[in-house]
Amino acid sequence: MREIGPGELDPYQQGCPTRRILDLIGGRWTVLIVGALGSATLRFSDLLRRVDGISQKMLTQTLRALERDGLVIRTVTAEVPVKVEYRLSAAGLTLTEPLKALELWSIDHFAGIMAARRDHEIPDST
Amino acid sequence: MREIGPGELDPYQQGCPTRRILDLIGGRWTVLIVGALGSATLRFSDLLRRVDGISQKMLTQTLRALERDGLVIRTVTAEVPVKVEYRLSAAGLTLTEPLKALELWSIDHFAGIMAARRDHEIPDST
DNA sequence: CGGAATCCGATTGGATACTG
DNA sequence: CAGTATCCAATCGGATTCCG
Repeated sequence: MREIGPGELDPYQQGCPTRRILDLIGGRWTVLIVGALGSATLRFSDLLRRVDGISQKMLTQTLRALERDGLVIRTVTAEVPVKVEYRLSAAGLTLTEPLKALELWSIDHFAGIMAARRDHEIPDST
Repeated sequence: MREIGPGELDPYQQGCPTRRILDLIGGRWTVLIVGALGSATLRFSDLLRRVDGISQKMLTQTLRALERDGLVIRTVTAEVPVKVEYRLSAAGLTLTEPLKALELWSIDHFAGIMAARRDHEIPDST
């Protein structure tokens, strides 16, 4: 994939908004983390538990990216054991709507897709 | 990532519909291909041109996956140079709606995100 | 508690060459 | 035209260890 400069912005191809946002939420974890946060405020360890299967590395990495892009707000409270909380920003909160639509679609079409996948090729039915 | 059997379906964790669908449309190309197709019928070479930057390998691979899952229909016409056309199935067509919502969100928030990313750390302002 | 750092296997995906 | 096949570099991402 070509590198695209900061000021550059192709008409409607490589560097179009959709493409760049797709790179942002492209990871398997981003969407799940945003969904887990919703309108709640969660600690690092909470997220680690709620987003089942994520490693601490990926959680950190994804949260950092979301924070950098202004979708997640990180708050550190300097207590004895450090307390770090994450919540969606106003912008991040707006993202939950289209994602919710996608989630509903997934639930609606899950069975159909799995059926299509199963039927796609019955290895050998003589 | 653990493997999940066909009949298995965790309550709301690893194997939930959203998770599996995310794996499906997770690739950077799936969404773009579905968007390129829309309600149109396109040939392989058309798609190769419209989805800017995709390699022929990834186009084939992604189309195969979409076909397997019943979202895309592949039609072969045995002419002298073979003609292969792709279009969205009824199910595939329903996917364009939530994706469109996501696209609108991207356009709306693109500038803001890029700004946040830029401001996130001014390397050194003395 | 909330990470950072390192190691390293698995997967992704482009480039290229060949085929019916 | 519409692929298939192979090679290989880069990235992803889990496991583990260490730190303030």
